[in-house]
Amino acid sequence: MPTTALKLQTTDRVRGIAAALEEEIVLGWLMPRERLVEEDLAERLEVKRHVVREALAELERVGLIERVPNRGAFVKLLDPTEVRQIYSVREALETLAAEQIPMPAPARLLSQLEEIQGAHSAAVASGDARAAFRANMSFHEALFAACGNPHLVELIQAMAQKVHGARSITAASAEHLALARDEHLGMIEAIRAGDRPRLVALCRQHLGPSRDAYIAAVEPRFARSKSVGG
Amino acid sequence: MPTTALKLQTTDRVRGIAAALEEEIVLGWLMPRERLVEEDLAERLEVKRHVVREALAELERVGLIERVPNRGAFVKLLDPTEVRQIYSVREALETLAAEQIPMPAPARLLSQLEEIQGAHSAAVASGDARAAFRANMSFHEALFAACGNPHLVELIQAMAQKVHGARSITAASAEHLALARDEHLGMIEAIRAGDRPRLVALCRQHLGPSRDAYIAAVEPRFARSKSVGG
DNA sequence: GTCGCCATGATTGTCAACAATTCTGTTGAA
DNA sequence: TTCAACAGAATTGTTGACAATCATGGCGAC
Repeated sequence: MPTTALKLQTTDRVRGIAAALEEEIVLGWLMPRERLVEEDLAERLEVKRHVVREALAELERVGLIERVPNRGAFVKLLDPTEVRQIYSVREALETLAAEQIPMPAPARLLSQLEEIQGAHSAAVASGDARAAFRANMSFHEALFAACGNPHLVELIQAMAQKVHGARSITAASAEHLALARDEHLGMIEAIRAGDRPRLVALCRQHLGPSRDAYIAAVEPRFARSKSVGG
Repeated sequence: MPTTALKLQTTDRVRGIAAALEEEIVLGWLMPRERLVEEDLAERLEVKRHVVREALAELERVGLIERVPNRGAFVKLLDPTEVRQIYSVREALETLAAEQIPMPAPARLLSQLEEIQGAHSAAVASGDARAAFRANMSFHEALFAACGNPHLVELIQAMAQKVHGARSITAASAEHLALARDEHLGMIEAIRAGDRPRLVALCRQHLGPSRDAYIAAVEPRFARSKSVGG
């Protein structure tokens, strides 16, 4: 039996590797267009190549990377049009979910959100981007799970995942993290006050910054490449 | 070089196998709870086991089958609660898409839908369940693609896929197929007339029958198993 | 007669070697 | 100098064998 990690089931290991790669993409360690070489990843993540292979297949299905036959996998570079479309769908889905959250909300939900947000705020304060990312994910999952429809939640998460590749810009930015924290706190307050319109408005607002930051950063590059002929 | 089929890229082959299995599930050849043995499938579909493995992973992701480690894959049996939740999300998504279809619709769209519906009607008339299923898929894809947001379309298709396992009841029923045909024709008419409310209403209506048929067929079984203790 | 334990078989999970493909750098000629 | 062809390296795709795991059925103990 290994000392540090106990043996996981294969499916879980694949999920774990996929999640690890996803984090590296979100945090900007793996940049768009960067090539993902199976054997290198296998060595770095201390796992066999075929496990990496499966993880890459999963990330491809999710839409975070692209794979071309016999040429390998690349972190997908999202073009602004795509990002806009995805965010438009996210807005619809998250609004839909927010409108179904029971009001007044059960005390259980509030305390759960507060606990998660405590972790998030701490991560933001200490500048731990990875911890902030994870806490952020937990927050949204817990929030939307309250809508009562797990399949809707799944969709929301899937769409969020799709633009993870576009989040490296904001994921490590102190200002954006602080803004996200404040908006989370606002959502908790809105739920506590039973103010659904405010909650919905906050959810919608919450999506804007990372979308706009990415588009602002990438749009000119795309506009140029399009006119030049890429 | 093989005589019948030329060599495909691996990714396409996986997709093909997954699609084939999906059809078999929809058409009721593979029943819920039925076990899917990798080696058997590999032999039957004339591919190597590891291709089947990837296809199963894809179907698991989509939600059509379940896999438990070291025990294999099973066709997922959807419980009525789940089906209701999925259909509720489908209704929201398809309504959203239908509301974004440009009106008046381009002539291109109408002729495309009419062509597809021609194939669908023919399949219904001749009782070819498989062809009807395929034409039905095409129809909805073409219809919702007109909303202009490919990511929304993808979501709609994903949710439709999730309940494919619940469709074997209606997929081969002459009455249901005829009803679907008539509703499709109604949608085309609504689009031609530029009558958006009618189109939206028809889309919503269109979801009902297969959901209700499945729930009616399965609900008592679940109610019993729940009270007995499953 | 029933319960629990172990041997056996069926199936999934893991692996490393091999084959096929694409990329890179070099050479030689126009 | 530029271009094309070629050889070699790097990387992905494929395969069959092997190991680990779980269900099944028989055997003995109580």
